[in-house]
Amino acid sequence: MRIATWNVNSLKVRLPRIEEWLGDMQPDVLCMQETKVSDDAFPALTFMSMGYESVHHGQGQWNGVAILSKVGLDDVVSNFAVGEPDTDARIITATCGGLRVSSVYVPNGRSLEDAHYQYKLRWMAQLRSHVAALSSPTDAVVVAGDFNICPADIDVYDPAKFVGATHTSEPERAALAELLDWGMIDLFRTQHDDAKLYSWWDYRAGDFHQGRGLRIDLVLGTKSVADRCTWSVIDRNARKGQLPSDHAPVIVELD
DNA sequence: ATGGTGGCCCGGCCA
Repeated sequence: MRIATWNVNSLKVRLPRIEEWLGDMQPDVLCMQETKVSDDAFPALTFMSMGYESVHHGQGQWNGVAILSKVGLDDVVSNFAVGEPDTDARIITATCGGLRVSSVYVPNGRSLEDAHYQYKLRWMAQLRSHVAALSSPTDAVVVAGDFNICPADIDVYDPAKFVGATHTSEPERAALAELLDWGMIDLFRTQHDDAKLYSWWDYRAGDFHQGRGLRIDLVLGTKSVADRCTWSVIDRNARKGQLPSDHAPVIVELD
């Protein structure tokens, strides 16, 4: 089974690229983030014509998450399963091919002093509660999406530039570690111990072509999932060419 | 170099 996650940064603008990419890569499951469309405007028929069932949790011009699947799409949970619902559309969960899959768009945080940063930390805690409420560490669980957190300095093109900034701060990494401690494993990193490879590059200042990126898009899996994982890639080709998203898809293959 | 680009939808906000 092939599972992918991709922050598409506007489904409206990106749909031609997404269709092309789905045809090329043929993932069984695709988690998307930042669709930036309402549920009414979600192009479910386009995906259906390509063999995918789909579910979407959107709010219009900002945020929005979706799951596409060729291997079943059941027991859908929009938003958090426990606690206060998020007013932003940032998480949707479904069972696909025996996996409990969540597509997540973690808040950016903006800056360490911003209220949005505290929202990000609370959001990560609620994500752990959500996963723990719906599943156990011995289940086959996948949490995939844009975490807006670099797990370690190896995931940052220049860690010195991010001292005092979001995405690399200790509290953010601790919040991610809480989720890993519950029983999740960073599948790309288990396949590539020391690779300096990134999934996001700022549109500005030629960052992509200069190699100034971050690895913030993650596919996390419980141990039974990690044991099935045979390879993982970040498809940086999808960041090239006409009208690319600022994120590249991350793909994992499971036996 | 505190800039730059690209999405929202048409004036700034968000990333």
